[in-house]
Amino acid sequence: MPTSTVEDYLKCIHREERSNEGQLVSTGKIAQEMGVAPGTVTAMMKTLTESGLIRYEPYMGVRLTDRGRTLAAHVLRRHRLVELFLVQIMGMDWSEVHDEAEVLEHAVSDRLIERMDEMLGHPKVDPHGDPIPSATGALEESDDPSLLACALNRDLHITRVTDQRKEFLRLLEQHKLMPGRRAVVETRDDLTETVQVRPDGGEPLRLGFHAASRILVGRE
Amino acid sequence: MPTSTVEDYLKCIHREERSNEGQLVSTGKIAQEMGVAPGTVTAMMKTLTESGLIRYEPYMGVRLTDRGRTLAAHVLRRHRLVELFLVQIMGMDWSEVHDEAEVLEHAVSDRLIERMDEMLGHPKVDPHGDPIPSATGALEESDDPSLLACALNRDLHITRVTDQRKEFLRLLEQHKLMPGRRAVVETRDDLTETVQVRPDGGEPLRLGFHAASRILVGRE
DNA sequence: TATGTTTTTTTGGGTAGTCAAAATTTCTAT
DNA sequence: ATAGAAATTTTGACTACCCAAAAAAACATA
Repeated sequence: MPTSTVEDYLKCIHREERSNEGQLVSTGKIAQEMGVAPGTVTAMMKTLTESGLIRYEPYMGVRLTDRGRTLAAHVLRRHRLVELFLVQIMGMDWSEVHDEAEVLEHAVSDRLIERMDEMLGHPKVDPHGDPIPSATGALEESDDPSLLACALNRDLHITRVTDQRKEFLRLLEQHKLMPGRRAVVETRDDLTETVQVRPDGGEPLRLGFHAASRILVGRE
Repeated sequence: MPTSTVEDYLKCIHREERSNEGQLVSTGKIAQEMGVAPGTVTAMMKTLTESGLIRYEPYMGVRLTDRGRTLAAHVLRRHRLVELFLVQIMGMDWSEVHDEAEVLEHAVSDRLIERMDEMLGHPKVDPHGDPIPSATGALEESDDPSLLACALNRDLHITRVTDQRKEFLRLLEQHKLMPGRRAVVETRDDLTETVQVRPDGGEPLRLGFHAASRILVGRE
């Protein structure tokens, strides 16, 4: 049985692999993301390799094996179902559930997680719009454009926010800029590197390019 | 911040202290209850002493300090609220929630636990009738008699079952012998060391003295 | 009270995860 | 093409657990 530390490393590699288009993930990047020393990662990569969860080329980086990817997807499933459960059933705020789920994802049993899934009506996405992997570990990522990449002055609906910082999420909530809501990008300024967003029913907001790229939208 | 291992040791000492009428708890007993080697306990007792959670007399035994007792009570509160939550809100069976709570008690945040408490209407006891300590750590144990110690042929109501073995709990459920239900003890036989119990609406059942002593009742 | 049994503590050793700093490899630029 | 910078791995050491077995203390009984 994998430890919760192992599960965290797998989640991290999984995430970086995605934001990398399948390139190898460097140990340095993992160290940075996990907040540990580089040497710690090298050691861990060896044990993950021995467990058959990753493929590791020294000095090059790592990639998940099928087993590693499936395991990561299961952790992600637990994380995201817990997040949705906390918002939907427990009435918690979408800005506070990430940290809670970060711990609970290692503690809830399969029985309990499937009970939650049932109770929530087998949901497809969590409160941030992140897709929930199936019980078998299948995960379908959408390739929605972000507020940075979409057309101007079109009616958009927000599908996903890929940033878990509490303060950022609270700000978005205040501006009614959350998954399920609608908005229009009015301007994109390459000099100041900002976009001007007008949420449906919320105060307009100016976002830096990087922040804007973390809010994904689907056209109709 | 105490580790979950430390929390488990404190819970154990707390429990043994109670079943001991405040005597010192021996390291051997702790080893047996925790399922670890005796030397492991001795080592842990030293670190608990250094953290100010217990008082430790070598070769004599240990007792909780006030801080240790408060911490143990908080863990117990988390455990029991989680158990009740799993039964009441998640619809799980009272025989399966103990193991789940054993893990979750170390993972749920204070915020979440207070949310559960609210949702459940500030309950006083968990599904097994065990009292739930207050948020401040106060714990009031009842001194109800057991099926072994109570009068014969009196109408009783079950208040508590102090045995967490799944199979035992399932058996009691089948016989409708759970907290909140009624029953009568018809005979107590000192030769076979059994009592004959007739639950209200359930099949009669013959229990060994030890098993009977774990089912507590309140007279009207 | 002396001996043998039981209980407890000590000792030496193991795993998982971590860090700091030294050593090594790879990358980058001129 | 090679020096210097950057990234990575290695090494030695630490904490929190755990065990087995030796040593010590406490207890029980003849």
